[in-house]
Amino acid sequence: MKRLEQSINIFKALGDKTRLSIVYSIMEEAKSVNVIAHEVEMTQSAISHQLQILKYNGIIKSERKGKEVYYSLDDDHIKFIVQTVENHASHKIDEQ
Amino acid sequence: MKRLEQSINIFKALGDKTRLSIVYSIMEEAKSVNVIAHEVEMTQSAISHQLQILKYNGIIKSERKGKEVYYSLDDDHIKFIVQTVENHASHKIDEQ
DNA sequence: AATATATATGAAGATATGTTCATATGAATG
DNA sequence: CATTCATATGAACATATCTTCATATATATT
Repeated sequence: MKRLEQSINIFKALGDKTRLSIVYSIMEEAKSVNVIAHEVEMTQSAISHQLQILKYNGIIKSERKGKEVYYSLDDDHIKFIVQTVENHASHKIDEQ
Repeated sequence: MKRLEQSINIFKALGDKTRLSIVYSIMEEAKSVNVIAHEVEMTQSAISHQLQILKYNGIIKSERKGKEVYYSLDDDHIKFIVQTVENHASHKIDEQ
């Protein structure tokens, strides 16, 4: 896969309300699917579908612990990317 | 608009092949619509539509010079964001 | 082994998004 | 002021995306 396409996939993966909310939810600590679903206020199924997309695109990773599967950010780059965009968003809002 | 939504809009705006190609095309210098369309190899109409989306979301700005309209990045944050994601994409590719 | 709990997944429907086509608008020039 | 060049825009179509619903899979417990 080309780097442009890889970048597009990262932007696309984070450019959705449910998925970006998931990322914020697990930014500091790994959480199980049901916990995420409760925090983000979406159904378990919807969250699970979006978790697969995030995982497939290298944004998050998963680890099973007994009955539960814990999801967390794939690495700290993701956190940095999200925070960088958030900073820019803040600037734009403050300009108004 | 909330900051989460503003962030989503930035990610969404950059998560498209045509739009991210446009951003790369005008990363170093402002360019007219036709020049961009030629470089990105898309029709003038398609490019113009996507330029409006990028502008509406605060990614780029425009300046008319005679008959032509020149587009450039809104500010250096955008370049930094794109490069940060590109770096992460590179890491992921190199891991494989 | 049967049951309960947690998560994943396929299909379908609804909505969003991107491109094309035709045409409109705006600016320069003869 | 009519024409040309550059850009913008609306409508329509095709495709992509997201959620829901039903159900499958996986693990733990009794």
